[in-house]
Amino acid sequence: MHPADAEPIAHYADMFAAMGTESRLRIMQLLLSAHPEGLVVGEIQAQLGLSASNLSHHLDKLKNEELVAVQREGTFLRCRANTAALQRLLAFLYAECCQRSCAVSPKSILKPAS
Amino acid sequence: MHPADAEPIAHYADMFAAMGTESRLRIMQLLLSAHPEGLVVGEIQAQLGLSASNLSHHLDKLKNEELVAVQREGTFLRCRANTAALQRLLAFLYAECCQRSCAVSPKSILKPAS
DNA sequence: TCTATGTTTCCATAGTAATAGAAATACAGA
DNA sequence: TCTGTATTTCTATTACTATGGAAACATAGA
Repeated sequence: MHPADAEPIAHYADMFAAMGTESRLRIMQLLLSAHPEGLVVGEIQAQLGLSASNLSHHLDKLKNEELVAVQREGTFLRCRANTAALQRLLAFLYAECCQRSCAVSPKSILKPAS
Repeated sequence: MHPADAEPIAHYADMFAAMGTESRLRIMQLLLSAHPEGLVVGEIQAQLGLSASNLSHHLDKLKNEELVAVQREGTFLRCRANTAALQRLLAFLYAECCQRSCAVSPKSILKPAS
């Protein structure tokens, strides 16, 4: 779907959209906390209390944007945050805010917001 | 709508959602490039080729999430990127990826992605 | 006050997203 | 092969989002 995107800005927008829901942002947060082991689908479901099918759709979206990678482990499916994609997204945002313009000072992002 | 949000994760999700569209991400990019002067609505419209009403709706969403601030200048409305909000968002993402977990190395976001 | 210009609001529509119950599929173990 | 558990896919529903034309509103200037 996004094979070496010729128009990357749309791809970044899709990544933001993928994290633009409380459920999915919590999934990412959970997977980052559990990184690099990750969590199996059932563990995520237990933590967040989503229905199985709803969670499956959310994971689908995150997989499509390559924010989450999934690997089978017997009858379980283990999910991990894709750190390379997150790094690209963070680098994009950093570049836009701190490099292209000097709108945000690099040091300020190290602090837990004022 | 977001008065000192008691449950901040939902607020961050809303901010990501606000940037989760190519049109709106381009608007932010444009405003960051023009920072701190910003641009008036008509200039944004000319650059992006959106219909006036569509642009107005997008700006509304960005204003709601406090990513854009608007100020009247005669018959024009000048829009600026809200750097404080962007800083908070970037800090949140940085904290999740580089501090809470060590999923992404801080240095790697300085580079234009591999 | 009238006019011109910039911008929003109203209205409508097509498309997409979030949600969930039930059925189907995948795998492990007996 | 049968059974149980994990997860997805199917089907459906409700809600939201992106979009734009037309009308309304705001401001400046004549």
